[in-house]
Amino acid sequence: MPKFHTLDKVDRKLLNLLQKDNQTPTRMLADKVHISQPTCLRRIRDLRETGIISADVAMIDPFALGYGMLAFLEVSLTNQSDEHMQDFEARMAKEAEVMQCYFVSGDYDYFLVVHVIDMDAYYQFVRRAISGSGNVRHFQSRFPMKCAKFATRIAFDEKAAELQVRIAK
Amino acid sequence: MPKFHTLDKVDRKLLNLLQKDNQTPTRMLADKVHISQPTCLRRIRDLRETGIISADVAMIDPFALGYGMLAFLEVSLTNQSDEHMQDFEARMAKEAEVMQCYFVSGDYDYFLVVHVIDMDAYYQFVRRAISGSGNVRHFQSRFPMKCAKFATRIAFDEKAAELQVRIAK
DNA sequence: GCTGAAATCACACATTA
DNA sequence: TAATGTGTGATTTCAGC
Repeated sequence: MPKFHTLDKVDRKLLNLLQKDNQTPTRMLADKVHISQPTCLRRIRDLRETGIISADVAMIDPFALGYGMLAFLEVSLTNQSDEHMQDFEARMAKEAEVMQCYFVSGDYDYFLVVHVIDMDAYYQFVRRAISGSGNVRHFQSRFPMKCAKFATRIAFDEKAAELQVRIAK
Repeated sequence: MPKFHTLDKVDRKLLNLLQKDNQTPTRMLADKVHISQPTCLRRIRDLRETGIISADVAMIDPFALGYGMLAFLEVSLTNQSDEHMQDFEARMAKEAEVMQCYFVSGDYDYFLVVHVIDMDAYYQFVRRAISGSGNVRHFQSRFPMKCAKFATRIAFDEKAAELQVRIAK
C-alpha cells in the first residue's frame, strides 16, 4: 500500500533553501519560513526519512581540483545479450572516471559522462576501459566546450498550494 | 600569482566522507581520520574557503517526487552567431526543466539534460522552448531507459601521498 | 591539540485547530 | 488526534591558548 507525503508551501520553501545550503542552522531556516525551530527541524527530519531528501553532501568543484576535462562517450555493444549488458554496466560502475552511465534509446546503447584530468588521461581511459574491453562495436566522444547550465537542484513552486508525493516508507 | 593547497591523505579521506554525508559531527569525522576534533573542523573550513568544497547541499531524489522522466536533447541552431548562441544559452538557463546544458563538439551544437514529470510534460516543453523558439534548425531526443551509474562524488585515492591543487583564493 | 564559552540541536510537554 | 509552539538539557561548534 503506497504511502503519501504532502508537500505544503513550507516544505517546498525548505527544500529550495536546503538545496542551496544544508549547513544553515535550523533556527535561521525557521525564521525564513515563519515557523518555530523545533517544527522546522521535525519537518526536515521527515523529508530525510521519507527519502525526499536522499542525501546531504558536500559538492566538490572538479575543475578546482584539476579535473578540467569532461567528455560525453557514446558506446554501442557488439553483443547485446542481457548478460553482456550487465557485464558492461558493472564494469563502468567500477570506473572512478565514469560519473554517469545510461542505457539509452537511439542509435547507440550507452551514454557516459566521463571526468578526467586531461586529454591524455581520457585517451588512456578509453583504450583501457572501452576499446580494449572486447564487447564494444563502436564508440564516439563528444567534448563539452562550455557548460551553459548545471543545476543540481529542483526548483519548487512556492506559490502552489499542495503537492502529493508518493514515498517509499 | 596562483596559490596552491596541498591535499594530504587526511584531506582526501575527509573529502570522500563529506561527499557521502556532510551532516556528520566533526567529532565523529575526526575519530575516523585519527585527528582531533578542532583540527578536523579547521581542515573542513579550509576546504570550504579555498573553494575545493564548492557547496554543501541537500540532494533531492527526482524520482521520489514524480519527476520520473529524464531526457537527453540534442539541438542544432540555425544561426550560430555569438549573439544567437548567447540568447539560446540564456533562455535554457532560465528553464526549470533544463538541468544541464552544454555547448558540445560534434554534429549538433547543444546537449541538454531535461527533467520532467512525464512524456506529455516533455512534449509541452519541447514545443514551447525548443521547436517554437525560432532559431532551432534540428533537434533530437534520446531517452535513458536505465541509469547504470550516477556519481555525484569524485573518488579520491586515499593511499597516494600528496596532491597539489591550484586554488582561487 | 586542549579547554571552555556560545550556539545549536533535540527532546518532553502544553497548546491549538 | 495530529501537528505546532515553548522551555530546557545535551551536543556541537569554534575561538583562544
